[in-house]
Amino acid sequence: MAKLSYSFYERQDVVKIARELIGKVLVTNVNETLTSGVIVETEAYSGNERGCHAYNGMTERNKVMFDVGGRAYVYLCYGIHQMMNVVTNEKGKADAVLIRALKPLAGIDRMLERAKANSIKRLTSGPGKLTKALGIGRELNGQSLKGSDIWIQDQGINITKHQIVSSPRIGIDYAGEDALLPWRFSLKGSEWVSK
DNA sequence: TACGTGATCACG
DNA sequence: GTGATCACGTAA
Repeated sequence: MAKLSYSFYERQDVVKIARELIGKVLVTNVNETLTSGVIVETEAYSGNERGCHAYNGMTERNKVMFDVGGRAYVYLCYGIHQMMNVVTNEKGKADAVLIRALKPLAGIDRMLERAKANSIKRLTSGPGKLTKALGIGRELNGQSLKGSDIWIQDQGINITKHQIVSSPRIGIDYAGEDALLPWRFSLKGSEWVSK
């Protein structure tokens, strides 16, 4: 299966990309171990709305979001959890898609080990948990998604629009009315989504 | 519902 | 330098 191309990520419509990422496979190859999962939940963030880290301009943390699409934006949240985002749009346009939940696919034993868990149920059902299971840390911040450490590939399964549910994004009450935007997408009926 | 946890950011 | 804040997760 081929890695998604830069032309996929460089498009302008981050909301559309967030929807299209449902059903794709996120793969990491860290410490010579391949782990992956099917993306079942995402959220779109755009530089010109209050929910986005880049709303107030470029900083040391968010500068990767301003780069060209097709890179990983990984940051630490609440001092504990690493969050994995996909940078989209052209250089200078700070858009990104947060990966919120996966259905475990390859390297499940290693994922359980990393998360110190003994069941795959809820192993990757949240943005902070899936990064732990896949070994994603801030050392991957800024990495190309066409490289050999982390990428997204198509599994050849077509997800139709009516299989996807949209709702407001989680945990961004500070964003005022932008918190109401229905920019969270998930696979309908999936047992692998967060909470 | 409460709080751990530490980098980050907007102030001086 | 400093202090408030935070795109979560878990326990209770």
